[in-house]
Amino acid sequence: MAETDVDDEIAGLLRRADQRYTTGRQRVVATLQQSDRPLTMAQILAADTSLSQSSVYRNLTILEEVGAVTRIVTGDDYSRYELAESLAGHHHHLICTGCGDVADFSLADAVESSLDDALHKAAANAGFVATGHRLDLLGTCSNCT
Amino acid sequence: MAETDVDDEIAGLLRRADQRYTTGRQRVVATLQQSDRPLTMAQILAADTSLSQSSVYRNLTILEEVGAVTRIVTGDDYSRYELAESLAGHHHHLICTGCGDVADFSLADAVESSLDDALHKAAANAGFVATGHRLDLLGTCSNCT
DNA sequence: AACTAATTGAGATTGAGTCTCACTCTTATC
DNA sequence: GATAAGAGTGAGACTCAATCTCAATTAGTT
Repeated sequence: MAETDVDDEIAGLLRRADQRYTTGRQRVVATLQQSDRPLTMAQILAADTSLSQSSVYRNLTILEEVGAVTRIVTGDDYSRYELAESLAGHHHHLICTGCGDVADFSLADAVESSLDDALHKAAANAGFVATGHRLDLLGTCSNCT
Repeated sequence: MAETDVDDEIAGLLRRADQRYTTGRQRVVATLQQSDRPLTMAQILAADTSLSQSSVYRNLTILEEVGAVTRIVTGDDYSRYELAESLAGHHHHLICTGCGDVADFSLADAVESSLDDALHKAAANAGFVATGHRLDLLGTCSNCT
């Protein structure tokens, strides 16, 4: 999705929730958009020093509520944030157990859809209403080998 | 795996790491073993009131280091702990986005192995050495519907 | 039994994330 | 284009899961 389309889409998501697309929120979105991987709070603040921590946390929460941003919790000490799948496309995460870094990757459509089938069956079995899945590959990145 | 076998296995894992299988550690393991789902610290302490928080945290860390226990971070406020896959078998988690509860489930072997193939290829592409994967199904449990 | 080292537990500490509140910026109204 | 009403901001206080400290206890060794 082109950068301006993402912006329009997010503007709409916010408007529908009676929220404004303020400069601060645009800057957070732009920072996430310019990255090829999920970012920690420290990384967002470092990438745009005009932002203040409490506002970024607040705005990320709002952006998550309206479906524009996803929070990723990997198990190291920091949450990470990225644009939601509806904007960035469905993908998964490579998580380095050495340094905690996270990179994106995708699976072949065939694998993805057979997985989806299997998951829906499993969910139904357990009396769950499935809304999505989360697949992470754990390993060691080239820096940490 | 039978309960006593798991105990023996864990005793061996600890011994190899020059750690003792103390009564406190045995009680933590027993508590995890008696549950059909990962437990939070609060749940562990409630299930066995003879345990003290700081020791349980410390022992879970050691048990995780020797490969007997896995820590699960779902995104709600609490970490959860369960026996490692080598002891409890490979499985996945149903995570309720309403109440945060976590249940276990398994996939058909065929799905699991085609997934494994695809993941190893994706890892190689990214210069990652894959050590495992983590697949969670997100949804709403029957209590929260 | 005495010695040595590992483990325990109660409480102190840490720090990512949340909350507060006075101030600033938007938007709407006249 | 002033003014009022409400939304958003930012600096710092606060929360609480998780970690650390250290004196007391327990287990292994000679």
